[in-house]
Amino acid sequence: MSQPEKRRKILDAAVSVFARNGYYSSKVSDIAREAGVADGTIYLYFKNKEDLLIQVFLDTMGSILERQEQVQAGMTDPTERLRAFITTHYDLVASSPALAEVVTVELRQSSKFMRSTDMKPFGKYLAIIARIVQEGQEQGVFASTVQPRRIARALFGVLDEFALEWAMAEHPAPLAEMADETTQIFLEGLRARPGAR
Amino acid sequence: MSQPEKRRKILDAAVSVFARNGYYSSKVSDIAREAGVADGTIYLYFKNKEDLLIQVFLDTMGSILERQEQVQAGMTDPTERLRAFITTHYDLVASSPALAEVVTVELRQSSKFMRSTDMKPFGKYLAIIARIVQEGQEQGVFASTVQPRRIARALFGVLDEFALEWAMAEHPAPLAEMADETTQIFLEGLRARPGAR
DNA sequence: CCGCGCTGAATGGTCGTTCATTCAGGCCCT
DNA sequence: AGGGCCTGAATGAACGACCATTCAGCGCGG
Repeated sequence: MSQPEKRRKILDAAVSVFARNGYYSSKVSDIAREAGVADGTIYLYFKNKEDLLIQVFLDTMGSILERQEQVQAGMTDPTERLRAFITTHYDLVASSPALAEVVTVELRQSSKFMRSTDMKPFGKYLAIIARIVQEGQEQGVFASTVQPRRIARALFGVLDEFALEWAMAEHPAPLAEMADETTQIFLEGLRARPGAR
Repeated sequence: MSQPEKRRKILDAAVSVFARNGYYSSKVSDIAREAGVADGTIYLYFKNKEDLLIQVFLDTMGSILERQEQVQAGMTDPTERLRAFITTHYDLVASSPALAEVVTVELRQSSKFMRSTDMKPFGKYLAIIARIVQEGQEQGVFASTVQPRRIARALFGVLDEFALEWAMAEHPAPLAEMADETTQIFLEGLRARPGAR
């Protein structure tokens, strides 16, 4: 087995074990067993247990960012771009629930980690949303009463909360429905508008 | 010192230590030192370390629920009630940042805990929001296109995310501003409306 | 038969939890 | 009122389980 392949196997095992037990209750030896390697092998590919968590995050954010940028590339209408961003986010969550749980739940733990430079990819994710909002405002399609950066945070909060609910619930509602309602809330708000569709 | 007083001291110390180091990195002996008691004393008041975390949560949610219900009691207009709920939430966060950090960050860790019956108070918190939305819909003030329960989750996600940002940032924006923007987003949404205020 | 990737048993340090011991204060008997 | 007895809250040193990390050696491909 080639080296990158082994690295992948370990990362995948880590995601699955972290999701099942939480980071602190996960034993390195469990990850090794699930990856089909010896305990020591993990230390040939990662500095230590925490590094493993960080690499999971960086690896995941990398491909998520790539995917979102790719989706956005072909689009211009801000409303459609926002909708697409939301749908893509939930698609990613659905395609790997364990990964979603690790990234949303486990990572939140350590403020040490939250402040570290490794959070940059997260900032980039927010920037994609903020950009959509800003362009929408410039085109007059979105109201300019709220800062794009703020909206980005708010939207992420909702995506994260719904993902968490979905990951935890026994019989979760379909994510497609959640995507629709998320979009609805952000575009239209709560207020009833006579004659609005 | 009377027993309830000592219990309080330990709970307060736990909040402060958990907020500083995270639950798993916190040592029982650190909490004991900060509370000014011996290690063993903690076990006279709490079953074990995890129980300490749970009691912090139950204790906190109890007073938060009480406060929100009290605020809601005197109000009828759904819009105002929503605004008041949001403002009160941020007031509570501001009044005890360490507590806010523990409840929003540390508790998320254990899905074992998230699923346990002790989460009921959290369900009650969501129910307060859902109720406001539902009554607003019945009065025709709010659109009926989204389920109240869903809105409640979404709003909580935003409150939580903003609280987290506020707790982590070096020079956080004033929470009053966040309260305004949160309200704005949920009531009006993003879409520009010619002639709307 | 070299050396590289890998192994997994051994190590050492870290706490959560226990419990034998202390002692302040309340109670009763004279 | 004095003083001896008792209680149980509080203490903190010691214990032992647990696990991340290491490293001496193994075996396989070239």
